[in-house]
Amino acid sequence: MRSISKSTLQRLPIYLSFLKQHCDSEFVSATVISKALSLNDVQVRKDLAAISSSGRPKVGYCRCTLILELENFLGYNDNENAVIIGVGNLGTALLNYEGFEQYGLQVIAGFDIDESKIDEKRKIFHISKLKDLCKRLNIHIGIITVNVEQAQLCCDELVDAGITAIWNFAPTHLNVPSYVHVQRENMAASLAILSRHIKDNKNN
Amino acid sequence: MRSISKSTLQRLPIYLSFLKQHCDSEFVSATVISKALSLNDVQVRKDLAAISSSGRPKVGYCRCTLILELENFLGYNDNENAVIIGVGNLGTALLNYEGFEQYGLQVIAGFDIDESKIDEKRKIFHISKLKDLCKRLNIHIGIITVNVEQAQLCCDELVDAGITAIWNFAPTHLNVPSYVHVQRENMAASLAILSRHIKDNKNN
DNA sequence: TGTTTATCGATAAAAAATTATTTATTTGCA
DNA sequence: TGCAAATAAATAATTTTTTATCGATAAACA
Repeated sequence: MRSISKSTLQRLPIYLSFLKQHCDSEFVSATVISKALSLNDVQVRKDLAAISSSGRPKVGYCRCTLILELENFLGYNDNENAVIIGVGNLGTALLNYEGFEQYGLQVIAGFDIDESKIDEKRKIFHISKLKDLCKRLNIHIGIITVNVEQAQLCCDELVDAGITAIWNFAPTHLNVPSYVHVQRENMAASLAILSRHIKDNKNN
Repeated sequence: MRSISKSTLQRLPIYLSFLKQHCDSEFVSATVISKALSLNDVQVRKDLAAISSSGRPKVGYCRCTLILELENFLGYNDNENAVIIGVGNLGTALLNYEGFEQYGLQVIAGFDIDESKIDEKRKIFHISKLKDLCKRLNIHIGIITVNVEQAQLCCDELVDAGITAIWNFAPTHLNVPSYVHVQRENMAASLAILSRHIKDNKNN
């Protein structure tokens, strides 16, 4: 069960959301899932084998059990706290967005350099308070929503504050110590893929 | 040059942002880029070969040329218009966010079912006006920021309105005709990877 | 009870992506 | 001019990921 591949890990939340939305049947087979999601059935089975052992021939997987196993594996049940650096447009949205809670992520504070943005009632603090708060509340996840120019600086602050996992919305590479994991939310890449599709459509 | 791989396509914006930030030298080699971004140098060279032919032995690539080639390839120079469905927290942020313009994406209108959210001055319209507007302005890209329950419905509306590329922020699978491309912004997956990293850290 | 069928799980094959190696080219310099 | 160094480009090897195949198992049903 050790070392699950990144591609598998990315598909697990998709399975989970499918299972939650299609609550009618008690048992679900990999075949059904794969068809609904336009994937290969062996792939689904393999992915699920990595986190579950409740599959039964001819029957499939017990939906409820599978949901629980997925949620546990994905950490939706053990709540993690996170902080955001950069309370601009995107940062504010993420700070107020309640959708992450269902994934076990609680964004508990935002930080910014800009004094005018600080509003402690709304949990927005000056960046000078970052380290103290992270240490005190034992926070491991930091979200970067500043611009490209400030991203590395903020990243260093986060690392200094004891953060070990960074969710980076700035379209840039970050240098971090090897024990820190950086997850790039690569919106530029998504856009690139989209616009490529449009272009290809036009040329064919 | 035909058929560039998805993984390559995802790395191109990273190269571009690196090149733009490090403007000092006239020429850049794949070796330099790979080291700065912690990638394999052959991989960088291969990726760049797909979109450029300006690499010269002993010299590298002309930075400016490469930037232009990347921008052109990624479509940053031909502006595309897009609409958003779902003007909640995230939708509003994206609607107001100006950062996408640099990627050639102009979000020109938001749509919602909720009458109370409609504010035509702020370019937020009722969903009933979607099709007309898309057809009139020849819009190809739609962004979905509604919740899971409504996502497929909105998706169908977009397809009906002539959209051929969908950027889906709802954590769910969408069924579309084969000519429509869906790009899932898989935040749940990112979170899964992050929280897995935290978990692994704790267990080791 | 035996047969059929759907499905899992394991193994094998194929395809794709990454990394290593070799070759050729260009520049700088003795 | 000739040699050394840096690097792109081509090719080969390796690894990873995806897809296909096959055997085993459990349920349904005659």
